[in-house]
Amino acid sequence: MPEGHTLHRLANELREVFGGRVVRIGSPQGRFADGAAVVDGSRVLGAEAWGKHLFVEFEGDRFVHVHLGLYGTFDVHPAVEEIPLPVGQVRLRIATASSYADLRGATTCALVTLAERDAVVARSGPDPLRKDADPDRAWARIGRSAAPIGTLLMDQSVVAGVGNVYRAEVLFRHRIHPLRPGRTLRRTQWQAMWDDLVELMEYGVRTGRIDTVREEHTPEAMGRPPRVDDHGGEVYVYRRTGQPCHVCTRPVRTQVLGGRNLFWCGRCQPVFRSRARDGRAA
DNA sequence: CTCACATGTTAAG
DNA sequence: TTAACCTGTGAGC
Repeated sequence: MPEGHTLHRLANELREVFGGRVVRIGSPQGRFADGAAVVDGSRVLGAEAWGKHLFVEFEGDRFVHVHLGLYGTFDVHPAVEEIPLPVGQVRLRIATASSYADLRGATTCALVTLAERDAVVARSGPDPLRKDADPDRAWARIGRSAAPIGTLLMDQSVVAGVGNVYRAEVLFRHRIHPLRPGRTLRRTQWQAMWDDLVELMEYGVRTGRIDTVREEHTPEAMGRPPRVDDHGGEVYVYRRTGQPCHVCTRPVRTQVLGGRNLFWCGRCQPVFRSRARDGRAA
């Protein structure tokens, strides 16, 4: 689940359910027992996300820093009849008399100070989901980097919150080959990708889904069966290896890059050709 | 049932 | 570059 939209959605939910309230904090599993004891019984002031990092703020300049990693889940249950006993490995539980939220499988769950939170924020690139984000900060890195744009998009110090799905999909939508060096992009191309990311990710926050296909490529418009897997969203290339491209019918391609699966369409995202003497594909 | 794999990151080699 | 971490899902037997 967890790309940036998941964390922002979660921050909104936690703020709504627990903001301003005095809460019980526990770690049934035990691995966050020390931190939980410190903030147990104090008031939640807010919750905010920066990229894939989530911070729940408590009175007294204390923050619970959460990073879901690949498998983490943070399930919020507002207005339940009764608070149930924890099931499985619950690292962190936030609870009032009528609502609770359980964190499982996270890579990070730690009590931090304001300074530590600021340090996390400082090493993050601009986040398309934050209104104050400056895409030029990302361009300053992308525009002079020889690294593939597919690598740069996943680098959280370049852009914060983009994961493997948004990477694959935004590159497809802009017809850019993932291995193309960052510095060969035009600034206007980056700006267009950024604007698109803002739109796609804001949709993700609203719906909890990643849907990236344009109206003319929806299952209804194309008369094709909808995608059925655990992600649910309608996408162009992510995890569609070998299946026909929704635009050109060519089989979707894949390759491992930096330990992550890359997906693209060989026809819709042609290999970038540099103007170097040897004329080889970059 | 077991197994591979996953929307992520860090640290070791 | 690789393993390690933590959990859920789906495929296959």
